[in-house]
This record gives sequence, C-alpha cells and structure tokens, in this order.
Amino acid sequence: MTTSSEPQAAAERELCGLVNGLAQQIAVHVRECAAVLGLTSAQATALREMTGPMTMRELAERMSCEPSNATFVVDKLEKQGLIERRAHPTDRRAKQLVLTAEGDALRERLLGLLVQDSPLAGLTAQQQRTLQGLLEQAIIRS
Amino acid sequence: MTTSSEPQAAAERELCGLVNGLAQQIAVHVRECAAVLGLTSAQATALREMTGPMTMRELAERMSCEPSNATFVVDKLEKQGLIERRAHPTDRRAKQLVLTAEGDALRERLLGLLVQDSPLAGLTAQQQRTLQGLLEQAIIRS
DNA sequence: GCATCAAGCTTGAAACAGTCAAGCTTGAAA
DNA sequence: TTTCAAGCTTGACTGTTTCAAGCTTGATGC
Repeated sequence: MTTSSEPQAAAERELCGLVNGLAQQIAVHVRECAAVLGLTSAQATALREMTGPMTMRELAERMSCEPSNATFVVDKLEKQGLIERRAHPTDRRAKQLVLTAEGDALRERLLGLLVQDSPLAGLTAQQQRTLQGLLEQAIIRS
Repeated sequence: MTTSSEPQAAAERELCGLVNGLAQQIAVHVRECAAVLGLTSAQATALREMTGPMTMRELAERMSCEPSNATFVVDKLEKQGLIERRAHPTDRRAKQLVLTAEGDALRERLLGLLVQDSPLAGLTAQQQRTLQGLLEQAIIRS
C-alpha cells in the first residue's frame, strides 16, 4: 500500500481534489455569469482573454485550445457583433481580432460579474494576496 | 471608469484570472493523465471519485453533474471492464457501483499520475498546507 | 526568380460532455 | 392500496473539442 508508506502523496491527493473542486466551482460561476449576458462559457472565456488586439493563434493559446476551436467561438462572437476580424497589418495570412464598442462594453460587464460573488469572495484582502502569491508561483513553475 | 476609482476590483480581477489559469492548467493536466491510460477527462473524474461502492446518484453528485450524464460515463467505464453495476443490497431501485480489480488498479495508477508533475508540484509542503487552508475556506464559504 | 516548406486560418467530420424532458421501476407514506 | 417521490435510463438536443485536410501566404534555400 502506498497510502500508509507515503503520507505526503496522500496530502497531495487531497490538495489536488480541493483545487479541482474550486476549479469546478469557478467553471459553474463563469457559466452563470456568461448566461446572464447571453454568452456560453467558451465565448465568455474568449471575451475575457481579449485584453487587446491579437491573432487567432494568440487567442487560441490563451484559451488553451486548438485554432479551429477558436475559429468556431470567434464566429459566434462575430455574429453577435462583439468582435471583428481585420486584416493583420504586417502578415496577410493572419487575422487581427479587435473588440467592437459593444464587445468592449460587454467585456467590462462580464469582468464585473465574474468578480462579484466569485468563489473567492469569502477570503479577506490579505488572504487573497497570499493566495495570489502561491498561485503565481505554482503557475510559473509548471 | 471603475478601474481608477476601485483598485480593489482590479486586484480581484487579476486573482480571478489567476485562479482561472490554474483551473485550466489542472484541467489540461487531468486530460493528459487520463489520455495516458486511455480515458477521457470525465471518465478519469468518475474513477477518481470512486472511493468506494456508491450509487449512481452519489457519483453524479460527486462529479457535480446530472445523473443522466453519470449514466453515460459509467456506460463507458463498464464497457472497458473497469466498473460494475450491481444490485443495491437494500434498495432495489438503486444500482451499486463497484470497481473491478482492473478498475481499482487503474484508479491507483491514475491517482499516481495526477500527483506527479501536477501544477502544484512547484510549491513546498508548507506552501501547499497554506494553500489548502485558503482553498478550504473559499470553498466552504461559497 | 523559383521551388519548397512552414505558418495561419478555415472547413467538415466526428467524438465527447452536458442538459432537459419523459418514462419505467420501486420505495415510502398517507 | 393509492399516491407520490426517488433512482435510473433513454432520447433529443446543444455546446465543446479534436483531428485531418485544404487554402493562402511568408520565409528559406537554390
């Protein structure tokens, strides 16, 4: 049995479960916020990652999915008039994605909703800072 | 603009993004570990939650999904000979899910893989304990 | 200049995930 | 025993995601 001989592994398992639980709660939260604005989860993720003009590939990487998937999601956002595909200024192969005025406004509303009542609201400002530090370290390392 | 007048909100946004990033990394990690064993993410989640015999409903709750979805996933696991639907000892309506010997062995391998190279491996034991405390508080509150 | 290969994006097919409504069997309670 | 609720399954449907294939364009080497 690895259980009794390696308590460290057991602790990591438990922590892994906790992070998974939090991740799931956040996923639900994102879906709910997105639904309020008439978006799906994937669309909300795309909108959230659109911090500025970028190419399809960049967006796909930020969403950690295939470019073909990004194509699908951007299609939907474009149909809703939230995003535009423009010609890339220097690379004629690439598209430059730009949020429209409505897209930008909706993005602001989305970010507001995401913060509100988030699963992290139960932590104090100090605790949030601590958590942020740990997360940054964990993410950078991997 | 809420940005300049509310620095607190900006900090929460950043933290929210970090948690989302970690959640995504973990999702990718789970998928990769599952793929090594010939499983999908949902199948791996089900296997991970099978800490012992339980009903379909219990499993669905642990996976935080609908029972019909659990039916779908258990079907796949059953086809692979990893899990069995038995008659429930006291309630004839319910099924009792039990891992087969192969299912149990695969579960052990999965848990091992999940811990290995997890996005949390970059933290010390002490940091992991701190993180665990914060996550427990965040999850309980919401 | 031109051939070749790689990069960026799209398309179509397919699998997977997830919800919802409807239906069946069974348990529990009036 | 009648009625209602619980457990599970099925089927239809939507959304997500991946993969392979194909097109255009950029970059590299001859």
